[in-house]
Amino acid sequence: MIDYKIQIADVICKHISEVVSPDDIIQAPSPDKGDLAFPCFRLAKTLKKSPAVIAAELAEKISLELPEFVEKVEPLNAYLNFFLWRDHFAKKVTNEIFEKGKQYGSSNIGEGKLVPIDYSSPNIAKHFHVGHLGTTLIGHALYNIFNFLGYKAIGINYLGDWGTQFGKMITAYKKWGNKEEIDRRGIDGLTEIYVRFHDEVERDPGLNDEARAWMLKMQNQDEEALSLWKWFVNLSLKEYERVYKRLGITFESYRGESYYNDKMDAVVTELAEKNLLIKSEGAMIVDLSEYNMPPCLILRGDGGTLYPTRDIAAALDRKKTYNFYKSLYVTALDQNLHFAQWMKVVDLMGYDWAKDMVHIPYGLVVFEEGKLSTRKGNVIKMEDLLNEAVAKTFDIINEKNPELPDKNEVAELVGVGAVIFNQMYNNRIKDVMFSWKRMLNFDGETGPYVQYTHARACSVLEKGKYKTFSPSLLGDDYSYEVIKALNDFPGRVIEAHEKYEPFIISRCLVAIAQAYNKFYHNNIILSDDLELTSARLALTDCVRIVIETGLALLGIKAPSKM
RNA sequence: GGUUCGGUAGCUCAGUUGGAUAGAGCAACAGCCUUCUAAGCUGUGGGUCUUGGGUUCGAAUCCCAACCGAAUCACCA
Repeated sequence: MIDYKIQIADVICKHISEVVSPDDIIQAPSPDKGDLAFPCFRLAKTLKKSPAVIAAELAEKISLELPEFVEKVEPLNAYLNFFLWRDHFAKKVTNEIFEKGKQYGSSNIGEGKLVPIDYSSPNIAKHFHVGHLGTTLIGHALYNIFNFLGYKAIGINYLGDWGTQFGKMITAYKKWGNKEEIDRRGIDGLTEIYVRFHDEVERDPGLNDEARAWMLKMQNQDEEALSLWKWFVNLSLKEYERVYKRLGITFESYRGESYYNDKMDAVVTELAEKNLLIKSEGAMIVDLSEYNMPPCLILRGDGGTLYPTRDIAAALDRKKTYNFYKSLYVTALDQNLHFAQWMKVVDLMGYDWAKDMVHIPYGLVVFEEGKLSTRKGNVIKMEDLLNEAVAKTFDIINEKNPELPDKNEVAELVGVGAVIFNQMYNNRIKDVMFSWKRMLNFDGETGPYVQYTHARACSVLEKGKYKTFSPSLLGDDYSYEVIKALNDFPGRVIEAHEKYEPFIISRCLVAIAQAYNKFYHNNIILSDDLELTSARLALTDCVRIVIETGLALLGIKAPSKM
């Protein structure tokens, strides 16, 4: 649409002294007012005429030299309404879709630019639960979107694989653990002894000393401590990998917190050399009062390092490894201050690329009962959530389409797709109240609705064949709405990447599905009229292609039957 | 208290960067399957866009103030 706006703006410019930019051309609010419009209010002052008069005069002047894609221009009050030639538009859009196929909407604007994206990052020895939905799914969608636009995205899973909880875990294991049982039960087994540790430590505070001792051993490369730690990590990764596989997610890097363990001294030294480090209340900090922020803690009173120290080390490492164009961090909104602080410190260290690091916050998953806590054991595991969604889908298939082949595979794709779509249906910043009812509702603006539309399109395409078609037969209102929705897609992909908002693509797909379902309901596709059938099949094919492409960007598969 | 984020229909949310009559979905009610997949389509009801100022031809959108809610603010990550 932007190329249309440019040409229309040019034509208007020829007849007035004012500059009219493509941004001044707006979308018409309803079909009876055409497709594009130009409001003339702004010109009233300089031309000293009423906007309505300007609109009328302009309409007359430019009606003789309209671009080829415009059928007519009509003044209405202060607006200049442009009506596009529907067949011209239909031809343009369908041509582009068939030419680019599943690459429709892609581009090379990011060519040669590396963009590491930090997402998912679960804490070892804890379940992968619904709290990880946001970072994992949004991060992965951004990863897909950036790659689609020519960037080289790099998925980084910054595992929480180091810290005091491992001292506790080892202590608990040595006291109450059983190797075979934990091997068998995985994170469930680990969680159990971890919870027990927290129970028992209230009666026996000495346990904390033991935990600290084990942590110290880990830091000193003690063989037993490290092998237990490694065991915990591998056990945890097994569960994570199962989830990632179902979600279709892979990472280029698993450099977790432990990787930076021996790289933090250098950061502390550098901060000291650059005179940024000061001692305060026993700890070493970087003062940020000048920037209206609390100080950034670098070293604890006992010399231990902290989260910001590690993040700075990781940032330096990523710049060195990837020489990134941008570096994205998809983490919860409640970490805003933390990211603002340590990124400011990197800036103060004199690295001008600090501005290229972007924190991408998202709202929390909240429950009626309150916050999640691994320790209290009131988490909803990702695997349970996915299983529940798949089971529900399976029931629906049995009810609606019992003869469907590969029911299990389809239920998996649709159930998982529902969860993914649900997470990315709204603006990231909103908190999401977790509700089984909403999560498992497959009617209306949901993943299954979009997938269903795709399956419908596939089904029609299986029954009817076409070779060539005439776009001029797609001039009816229902077809035209579909064409407009399809035309919107490439711009929405760009917008999603600019705003780091995958939901923009979700909404666009829903709009396409709605338009197509109306088209489907009101137009008979397969008829005796071969010309018309071909045109409608071609449009159906376009819808199939774009939905499949869009869902893929979100990380959702589109089955051809469901 | 400071900072950040939010406040639009009963609920969950969009609102194209300031344009025409503020839109969807869910829930409720009423219709549509001997037609290509009814996970669909159609209709009805539902609004002081938190409040009050300001900016201007024009504000849900921009500015200021207030109110309400969430998160965060020194050795956790």
